[in-house]
Amino acid sequence: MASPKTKTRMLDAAERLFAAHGIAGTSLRAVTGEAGVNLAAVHYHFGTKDALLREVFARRVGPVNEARLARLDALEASAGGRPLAVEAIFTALLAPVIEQSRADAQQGHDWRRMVGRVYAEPVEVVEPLLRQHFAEIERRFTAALARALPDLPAGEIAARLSLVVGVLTHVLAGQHEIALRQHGEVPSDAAMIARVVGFCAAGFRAPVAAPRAGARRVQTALRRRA
Amino acid sequence: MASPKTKTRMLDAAERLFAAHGIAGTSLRAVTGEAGVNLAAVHYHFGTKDALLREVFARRVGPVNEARLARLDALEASAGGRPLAVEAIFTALLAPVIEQSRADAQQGHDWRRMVGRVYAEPVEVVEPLLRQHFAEIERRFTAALARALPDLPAGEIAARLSLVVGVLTHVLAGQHEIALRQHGEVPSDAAMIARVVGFCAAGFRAPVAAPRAGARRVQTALRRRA
DNA sequence: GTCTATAACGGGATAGAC
DNA sequence: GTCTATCCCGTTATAGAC
Repeated sequence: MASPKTKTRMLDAAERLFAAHGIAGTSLRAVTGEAGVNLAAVHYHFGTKDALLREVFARRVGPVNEARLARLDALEASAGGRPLAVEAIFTALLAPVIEQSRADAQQGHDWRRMVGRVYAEPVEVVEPLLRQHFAEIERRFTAALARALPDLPAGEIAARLSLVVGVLTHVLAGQHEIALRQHGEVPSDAAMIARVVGFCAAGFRAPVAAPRAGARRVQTALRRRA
Repeated sequence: MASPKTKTRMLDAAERLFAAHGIAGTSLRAVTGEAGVNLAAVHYHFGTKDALLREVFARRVGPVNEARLARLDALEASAGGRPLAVEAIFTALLAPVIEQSRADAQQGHDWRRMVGRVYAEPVEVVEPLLRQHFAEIERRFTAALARALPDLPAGEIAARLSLVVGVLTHVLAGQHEIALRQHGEVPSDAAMIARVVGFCAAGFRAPVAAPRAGARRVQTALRRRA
């Protein structure tokens, strides 16, 4: 256990380097160098760089998504068919990833930025990963939110959930913590979860916005200028 | 004007390729190839790849940020010292970038994803860009929000503004539109701005959240398991 | 200001010994 | 399962002709 297996060491190294320098910015030589293994080992264990990325991603996201669904299951079971509170739904969505990533980070496995960064990769890289891991999550949480907010149109729920994903990837990418540290704050897990949940729940409860009348004029003016 | 200058063509090509494949994933060969110019031209006009990125970024973000500040100036001038509405502040922050990027996108210049992607680049690349372009924006809009929401602690304003940045970069990166299109929706500029502004304003008005009592137990259990 | 040619190096991937 | 050695190509950057 003091010296993990070759494959694990490569996953750890790739996770760290992907987070720090991006996927394209990380060479397999850097991965094997950091893991202290030979360059050829990565091809033996994973085949290609892309397959390595898929394993790095699935190792962390898989368990987190199981925890999310288990938490939502438990909430719905104890609610006995009644709609859930929006805050409870978002806590089930956000808390597992933040708690688990923080716990792993304390052991040197900082995979939050890796996950956050994957969302910024080219679509051909991201889409297979997201389709595989998040289809069920999106389906279940959209349904729960629809029951919790019956007055919100289905399209609006999907649209706002996408904004929540934006908040979460930003937090995962570490940008939120950077901003906090610039103001001398280092929040606890619980405080950060509470803030993000409160922000997103309030955002979801906002009335459906109608475009302002003035917006069209501005847009037209811009089009003319360009 | 039918065939722009070499330098402009390279900026256009780099903008498109950075958006599609990321910074590290875009080679100077690809840029000059797409621009139809010689490989050496990029070094003549920009010197290094990093300088090219800085020019690509500044060309779009500079004017947008000027428009944001001008819009905030106009709001504050007409308010005569009284606090602004939160929605008006966020509209001044969000509308210029969405409107201007959409107008440019209709002419084939799709730089939204380029800007959104820059936020996911390694810190040593991003931080100089953000420091140069967003210090004034953050200062001015934080001050306006603090006057609009006098009961919100200063740290909370900074923290929530960082979440708004997360929403905006997600929208700019194009993820929000992808999610919408999966549900058959293609919103207008004005509708998207109204939705994002409404979401963020409601999130900002949320009561300051206190961590739930149960959160500590969960965190401790996770730490034990790991 | 734009070109060709090339330097100097790093990239992913693979073959085959051990 | 891990190693060495190597292939072949792409990378940024530069030198110097035009």
